[in-house]
Amino acid sequence: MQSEKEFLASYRIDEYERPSVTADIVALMIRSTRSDNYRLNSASKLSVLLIKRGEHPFRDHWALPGGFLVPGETIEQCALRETQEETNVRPVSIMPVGVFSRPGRDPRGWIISGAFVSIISEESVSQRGQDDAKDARWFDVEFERLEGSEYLLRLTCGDVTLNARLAENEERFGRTSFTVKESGGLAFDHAEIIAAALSALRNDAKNFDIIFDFLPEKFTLSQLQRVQETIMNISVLPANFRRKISGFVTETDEYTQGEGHRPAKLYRRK
Amino acid sequence: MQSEKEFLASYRIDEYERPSVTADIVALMIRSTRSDNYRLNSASKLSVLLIKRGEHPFRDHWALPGGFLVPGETIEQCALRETQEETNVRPVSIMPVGVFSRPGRDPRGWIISGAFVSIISEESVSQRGQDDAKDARWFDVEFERLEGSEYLLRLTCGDVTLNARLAENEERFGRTSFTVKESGGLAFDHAEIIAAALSALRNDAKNFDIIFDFLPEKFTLSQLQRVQETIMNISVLPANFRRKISGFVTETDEYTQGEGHRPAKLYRRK
DNA sequence: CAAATAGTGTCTCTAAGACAATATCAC
DNA sequence: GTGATATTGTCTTAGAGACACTATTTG
Repeated sequence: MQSEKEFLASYRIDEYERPSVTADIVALMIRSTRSDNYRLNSASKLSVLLIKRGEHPFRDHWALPGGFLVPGETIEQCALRETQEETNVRPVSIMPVGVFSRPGRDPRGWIISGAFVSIISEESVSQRGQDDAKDARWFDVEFERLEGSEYLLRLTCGDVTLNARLAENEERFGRTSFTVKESGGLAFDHAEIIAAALSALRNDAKNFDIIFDFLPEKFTLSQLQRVQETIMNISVLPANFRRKISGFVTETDEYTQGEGHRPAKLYRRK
Repeated sequence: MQSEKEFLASYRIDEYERPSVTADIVALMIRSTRSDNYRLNSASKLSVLLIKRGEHPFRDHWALPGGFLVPGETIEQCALRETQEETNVRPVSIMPVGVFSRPGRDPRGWIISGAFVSIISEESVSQRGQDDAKDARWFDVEFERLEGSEYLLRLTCGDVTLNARLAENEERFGRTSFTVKESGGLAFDHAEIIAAALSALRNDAKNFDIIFDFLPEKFTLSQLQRVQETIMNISVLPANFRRKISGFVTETDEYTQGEGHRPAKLYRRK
């Protein structure tokens, strides 16, 4: 009878064919867009980081940042590493979206991807700036339901607009999965991944699970409300938002200044 | 300049080292345990399917069913296939739990696992019966929080009891991740996977997302209530449960019979 | 009839949404 | 003062939990 040591010594893992494994990152940020009216609070837009591919396949198409899992790291570490390489920022939090493994999703061969949402605060991006050598751009995100069970994902950056159309597959466990009808110029199945990520994000924003991670440590309740509204694509009355969020935050002694209207107290996550 | 075709022809995917990928299955069933009192409704217990390993590593330890991802299938298909191979039952639904990729989790080498919960109705198992050649057994599940942030996972089958202790890592996005303190005789990191699966299950049972899948097509509201209570380890008043669930079910014309008490109307999932 | 579950009605309390009213700043 | 946001309070309504009560079956 074989001992465990002998077994492992003779075990040949290469008997089975193996896939390559990547982590793909849906790096999201909420950008404020200042208006010309000094009194108005800045509006917000959800942005996603895309990279223009310089290589085949999908050369010159836009793709999510990501990279191969290497030995000795977890897939979460890989996602963090890739995010950091692309943005120079260590994200506040990363959230798993799912495993994408449909055969043929990558023309290079058998490649499956673990997808993550990386949430990045605008503050940190402007501090660190990103490596401009790469053709990486933040795209404004619009994601809305059309007639039937179709969705439109529109990504805009300057004069570049990517219009992807997706069909909703099923909604279970609070997550929705999609099928790409038209990629709109996005590489691989990345439209599908982004749609799944946004759907997961909306689901978790309901319980304030992630909205804090888009903001710096101290924030006003209006900022927080705007983050939630931007993600969920809804609007709520400030009075009611305050009450709902009150259990999740603690006051500080500090206030905003010079906003052209009544100063707001800064809060911290509880 | 290379064309895409040329690029793909010369692309060599084996340049990078690749992990083996498995799907591990937390197959769950709710078993009714009839009592001696003919009047009493049967109680329920949550059970998980474990397999006694006949091979190194972890020979004679209990492990989750699972197997290697093969080319041409998605990881969900792999999970379905493995469940069916082990139980003879095609599960009503499978729910992703997460990717487990900690280096060293498998002594055979670099193996990462996508874990799924497969929900199986007792009815289907008793109909099809499972292949008894394999040493596969359904273990009763107890999972409870102890002092501090420690959890006890106790799996029982006849006179075999596996006691695993885990520490809660973090609770985010409605899911909790765990670290194994004591495996209690479970192979690999499977105690961690089972704990994560149960935590995910409890989270989704809140919105009645999965409780139907444990039952046959037609069921009484008491059965449904017992399923939720078994999963969540709570108890609610029948009157209130009925009201909460009323929007999710539709009546049939049928009733139970011969239960030693008032017959119950059968319902269907809406 | 007794034991057990099935099913209904009602009270209270909490939380969410709508909305009115007041507070405070920069200009 | 004006225009904007910040902040508080109150009314109404929907839903959850507690509990009392009725209905229906089998042995």
